[in-house]
Amino acid sequence: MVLCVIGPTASGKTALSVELALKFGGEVISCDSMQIYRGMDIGTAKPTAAERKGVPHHMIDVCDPSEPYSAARYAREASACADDILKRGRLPVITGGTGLYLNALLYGIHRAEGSAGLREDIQRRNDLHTELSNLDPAAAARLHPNDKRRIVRALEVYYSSGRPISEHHEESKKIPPRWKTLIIGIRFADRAELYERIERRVDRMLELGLPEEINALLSRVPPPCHTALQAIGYKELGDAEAIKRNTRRYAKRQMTWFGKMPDVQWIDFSENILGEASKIAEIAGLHKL
RNA sequence: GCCUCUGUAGCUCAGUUGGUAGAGCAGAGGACUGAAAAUCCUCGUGUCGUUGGUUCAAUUCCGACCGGAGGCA
Repeated sequence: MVLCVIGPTASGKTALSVELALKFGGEVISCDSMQIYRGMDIGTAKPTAAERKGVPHHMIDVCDPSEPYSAARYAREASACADDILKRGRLPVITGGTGLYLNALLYGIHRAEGSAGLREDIQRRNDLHTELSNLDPAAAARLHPNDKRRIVRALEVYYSSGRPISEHHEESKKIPPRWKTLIIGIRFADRAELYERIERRVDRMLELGLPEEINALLSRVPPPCHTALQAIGYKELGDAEAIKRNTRRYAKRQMTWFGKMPDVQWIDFSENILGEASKIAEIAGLHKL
């Protein structure tokens, strides 16, 4: 059995995960596409040593900001972590913020390597949607003509694997879930409350030295836009209002994604989410230490 | 006190040669299978400052009044 805590950014899932890990003998696996990167601590709200309370954390600081990362690589590495934790008789507690990564980890993802060179080549062409319609009508039908990112990806997969991406997707749907999973979701009855938490958190980040962290990052990673530099909190270059706005929108997208996940045990945010979450965990068969 | 400009969606402003109005931003909803904190899609009724007048019809023209900005005294 694997435990998973999901919720929008600033919902308190990190703290809840640590408490649940302490209670049920677990270790935390971060599922966050930006906490992956070393040197991005304040802006990604990585838990500090004190906040981790001695609980081992995995999948944080595993990649340099100059390197690319991917959902598939995440699924590979994080599932190895989870298996190892289980082998040692402990409970993996996955803290989910990045929906795509979480799906990849829990339900599997297709295997179709891309190639950066090929991608650049494709990006330079025109009428990509038409091109895809001819090669992979099923994929083209699902993608909006303006969604260049996904169209390029689909073409890239087609040319490098010799098969349409829609076939890869069909196959990956048949992959059985890796583990029996209990998913606990934090939601907000009052959206304004979440937004207030976001505001406060961004203000705190700026006080803690986010601008200095950004400068250090930029001087170390030259900006031919790497994934890491797309992170909210960094790309706005210290504009507090912009950071807050982007974070709110991000939180909304997370809520949309998580909202359609199946089998989530939802709890409303309150002072007592730990109590409620623990109750749910025990009912599901987990045992306190 | 006088003169000029101005008052239209939460904000910044278009516009209607008189037939009750539309962009950007903000906001809301959704999609998402190897870049995902990314990328993409959809959504605009508001006493057109208030009040009289002209008119079949006024947010649009005219007057008064009330806000705001600037200028002259």
